[in-house]
Amino acid sequence: MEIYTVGMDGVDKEKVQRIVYEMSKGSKYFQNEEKKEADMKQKIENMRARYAKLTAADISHYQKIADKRILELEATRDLSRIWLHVDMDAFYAAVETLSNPSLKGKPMAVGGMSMISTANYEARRFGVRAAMPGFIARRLCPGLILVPVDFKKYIHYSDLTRKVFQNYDSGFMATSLDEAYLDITKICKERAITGGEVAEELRTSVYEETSLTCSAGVAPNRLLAKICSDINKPNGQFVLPNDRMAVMTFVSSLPIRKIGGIGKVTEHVLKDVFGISTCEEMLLKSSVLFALFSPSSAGFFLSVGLGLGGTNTPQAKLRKSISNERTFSATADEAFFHQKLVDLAEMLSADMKKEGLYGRTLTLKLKTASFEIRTRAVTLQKYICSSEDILKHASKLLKAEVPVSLRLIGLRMSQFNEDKNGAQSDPTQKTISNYLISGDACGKNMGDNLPLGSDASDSLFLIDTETDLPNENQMTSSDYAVPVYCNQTSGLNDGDCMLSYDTAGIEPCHRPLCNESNDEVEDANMMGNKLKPCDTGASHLVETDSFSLSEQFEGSSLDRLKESANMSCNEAGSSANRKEPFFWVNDYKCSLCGVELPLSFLEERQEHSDFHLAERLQQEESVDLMLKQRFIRKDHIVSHSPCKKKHKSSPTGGKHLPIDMFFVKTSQKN
DNA sequence: GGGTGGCACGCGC
DNA sequence: TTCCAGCGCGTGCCACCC
Repeated sequence: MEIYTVGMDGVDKEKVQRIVYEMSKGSKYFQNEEKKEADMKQKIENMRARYAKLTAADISHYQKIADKRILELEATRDLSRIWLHVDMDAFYAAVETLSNPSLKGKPMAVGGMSMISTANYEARRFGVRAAMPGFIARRLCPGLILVPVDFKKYIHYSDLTRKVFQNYDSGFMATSLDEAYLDITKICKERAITGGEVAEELRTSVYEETSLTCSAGVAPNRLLAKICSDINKPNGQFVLPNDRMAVMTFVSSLPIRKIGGIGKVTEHVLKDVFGISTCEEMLLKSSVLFALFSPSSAGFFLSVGLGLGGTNTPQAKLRKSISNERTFSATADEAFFHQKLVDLAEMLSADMKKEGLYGRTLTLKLKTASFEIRTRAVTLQKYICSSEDILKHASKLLKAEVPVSLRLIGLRMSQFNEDKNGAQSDPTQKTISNYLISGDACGKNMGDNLPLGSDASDSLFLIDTETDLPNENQMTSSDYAVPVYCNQTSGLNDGDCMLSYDTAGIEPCHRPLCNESNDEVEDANMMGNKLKPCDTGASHLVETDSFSLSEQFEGSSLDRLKESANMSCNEAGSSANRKEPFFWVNDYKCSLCGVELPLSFLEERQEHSDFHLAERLQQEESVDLMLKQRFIRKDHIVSHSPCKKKHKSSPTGGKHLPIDMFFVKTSQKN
């Protein structure tokens, strides 16, 4: 989403602030905000005290460290790439206006009385913005029309935009429904056109496809491209040339708050303690930043001052946690809490099952009636995913907190089996995806104690050494995972695609469902190795004695993965004796049983494919043992792509099987 | 005393 | 009338172990 101040030019900010203050003051929310502010002031004071204690010798010492780091960072500057950040204008609101043209020109917001997701530009003129409660928005703008959120619509339009993005960068990174990064270096070169021309053309194409406008930023890296896309919003673009001087001039006066990762607290600390307001001042105060922040935080600040940002296509990471939380009217009713826990445990369990996840750390999140956030966690010996197990442990955690008046309960699961390269503490537990990608299903590793999980899952995406093969030095196990913001929306027949969802359940992602149907690959893709959508460059700061900060652009080598996926299809197709393929005929009819499920029935389709998969696994289990003995032949294991993280117990020395080996074995098995 | 993992919390959107 | 979300990740403290 665009920064909420966009479109608020001309707003009577004083009036807005006064109204928001009048409506909030005295409330528990307001009291909690005051408390948070007091905490922040205390932290600022602590930082000031530490700053005051620095001697000239300290400063001199840290200046040397900072100077060295600046040189190192400067050496990493890459001006060879052209990145484009595209951001749809007031996306949800614009989509709602498309489906209901009578809203055009009227102040409206998407959301409810408790919270607004997006406001159109007419509403923004009244000071209405995203993340504002609807009741305050109504006070600011009495004629405000509130439209409930309808994600299906937004997903549909998001998908249309992504088909356009695909034409410019097959490996584009979607960071949310309405934002994406594209590496347009190649297309600029191939067509001998400028980044600005690409942006212009892309925006026109998006409009033609969707009737929606978007804004774009073009720059040598993603951090700058995102800032640029915000400059001429709405329906505009800004190009920052790939030139060091241009970059340095651009960042010299750039307010630090514009940087992804520098939020309200960091901004205050940097301003109030060090007088840093612009990115350039980061460089001027580099010694104190190194003296008082952690090396990673200080390094980040310096990179910001130098206008550096991500230039490579980031590699995919596996999801780290999954959670559900619900807000309700504050209550101390323990029976109500229990029912909430039951609901949340079921939701969490269902989400985990969809993704084939087992976790061992369960975190209970509570928000008290006074808006205080508490988290309580437990790490278990076993990996769990059933709602019963989750509920059992969540109840124990909650029991230690009552009596308490709460307004929110949440459950989060982390420490997944995949995190340990598939080393499960309880090997009797299997996810379907683990089953598929482990030796149990593919015929490899059986009887050789190779852990379940990543090794085999990686093999699904390994590609031949003669292509752009990920190697030991480049990739870790997680790098092989299929990116959730996958871009394979266009160029595929509907019948060849299947929708799946990202971690939040809102990121659609077409995956190729090969005509020859490598169903194992498809289903494994669907249920395992799902990723979070790439963060928008947000970094996180935690202040204790020091801050720390790190850039966390995440993404994937989509091109490579796509090639890999395509190759999987081909390999699968060439394998003899394959089982009957599973796919959606004409995009709505199951090829196996004929049940009709339209594309929009996403969850139902997911469950349906799970059903067929489970059915198949059941059949296969009966012959599993025989197959294990038949297909484990160590002399067949040839490593084409060693993995960075080696499994000591693996007879392959932690090396992955090449993808063709995987399919050969699978086909033999059948 | 150093290394490691668990936990609580900050942060961004 | 309504009265401030939901989700995910990173960081660092601290207890525990060797």
